[in-house]
Amino acid sequence: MAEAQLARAGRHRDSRETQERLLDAAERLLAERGFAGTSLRAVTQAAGTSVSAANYHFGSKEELWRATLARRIAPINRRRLESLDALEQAAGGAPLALEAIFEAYLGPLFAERAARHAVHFVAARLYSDPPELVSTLKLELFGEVIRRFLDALARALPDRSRMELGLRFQFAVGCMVHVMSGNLEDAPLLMESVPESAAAAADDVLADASVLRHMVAFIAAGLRAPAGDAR
Amino acid sequence: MAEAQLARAGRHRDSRETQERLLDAAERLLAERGFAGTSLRAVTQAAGTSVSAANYHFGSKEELWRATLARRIAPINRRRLESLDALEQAAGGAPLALEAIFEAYLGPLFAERAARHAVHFVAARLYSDPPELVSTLKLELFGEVIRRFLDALARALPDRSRMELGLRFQFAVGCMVHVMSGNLEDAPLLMESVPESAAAAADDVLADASVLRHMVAFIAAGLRAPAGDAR
DNA sequence: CAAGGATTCGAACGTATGTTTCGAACAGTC
DNA sequence: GACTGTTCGAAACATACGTTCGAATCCTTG
Repeated sequence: MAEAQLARAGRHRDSRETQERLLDAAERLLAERGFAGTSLRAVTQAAGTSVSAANYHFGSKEELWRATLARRIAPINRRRLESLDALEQAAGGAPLALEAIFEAYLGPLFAERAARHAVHFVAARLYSDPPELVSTLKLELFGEVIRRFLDALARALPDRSRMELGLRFQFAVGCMVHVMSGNLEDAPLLMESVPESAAAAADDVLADASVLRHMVAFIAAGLRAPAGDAR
Repeated sequence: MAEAQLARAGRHRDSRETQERLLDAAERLLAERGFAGTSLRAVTQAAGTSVSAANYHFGSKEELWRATLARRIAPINRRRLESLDALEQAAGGAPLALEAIFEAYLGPLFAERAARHAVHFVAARLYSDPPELVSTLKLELFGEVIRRFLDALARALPDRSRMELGLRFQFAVGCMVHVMSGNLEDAPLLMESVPESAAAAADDVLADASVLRHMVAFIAAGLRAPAGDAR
């Protein structure tokens, strides 16, 4: 029981590697089928290990789910805050451009998407799996991020009420989640009416960079738009 | 087997009523927990009937799920198309305002939301439950709606490519789905920083009519925004 | 009233689930 | 080389699942 500088003493094969194989498999399967739709056995089988290994490392299916989400989302939110910090530093107190704010917010997530991690699918589950599973996790992971970005928005649009900004920010989150959930994949199916340039144009417009560019423009313009009175 | 003018011949209690109690219960539960997270027994218990009754009327859990979705979504999409027809009739070939197009698209759904039906939650499941369950249903229910509304958008914004419009339309769908999934309910939790006018302003901004107004403005402006070049 | 179909329930079937238990394989320390 | 603690596979457990079956109840039709 001597002072091991790393907290992994004896082990069978490699505890760390097993955990990550489990998290990888869980990430993929949870993304496709959600929490209730994914059995622990499916995960452990895909990870090439056993049910007891999963419960040994994570204690329960629910904790495995939480660990899967937190592993990917925490670094993304860290990068978001770093980008925002850098922007505010450079601006020296001046309000930021909406486009810059949302590039800081969306960029890290799109980077993961481009890296072909299933994180974006999984993150989308934050908004579709039962609340008792994810609501505390949501606040825990996103509380500071939302506060900081709302502050930045409030400085950029000083004439809007905080509640209004919060509402519109949720619209932006909706765009993001929807796209990250893979709903662009069947979009081409719905537009069979342009035969000539179909496939080429689709790949062009639906490339990661293009989607990000369009989304930033869409959201920024949407936030700037005046409320529009009831007719 | 004589010609009964209504197609309900012999029955135990009331076949139609049992079916609708089942659909009501399924709507509520599927909205909260999704397909995999909702057991047939939970549905039939909430409906005050038995598992076999459900399978008698719908054949399987999956068919019950589909019937639940179709019952509410089909009329909504009918109303959407009627509104669009009326607008185009009135315009007589001239392009429509983006705001009008999206009021036609979002209005019927918000009306259901105001009527406290869980349809919006359920509809959101179209985008979170496994594709093999819903993809054919999605095309079947939404194919014509998407085509017609994309046509209207193409006339309103003739300088945009069809694929670009399709992408941005998906952004709009994302806003809608996210809000309809109930994600505005925990929005106030994330904005604890305005103590004085908190509750009152929240109720005000988050009222159905207000959300619809903001969403229409947001989406219309987002669609109008130029793509923005990569920097 | 008898026959037959429609509708419902309770029970049973086989399978799959999350969790627990037991023990073996292994690494590190004396 | 025994002892200790970590890791994890095989099996068992109780429960829950979707589906099926048969009997019971009701209504309509002859």
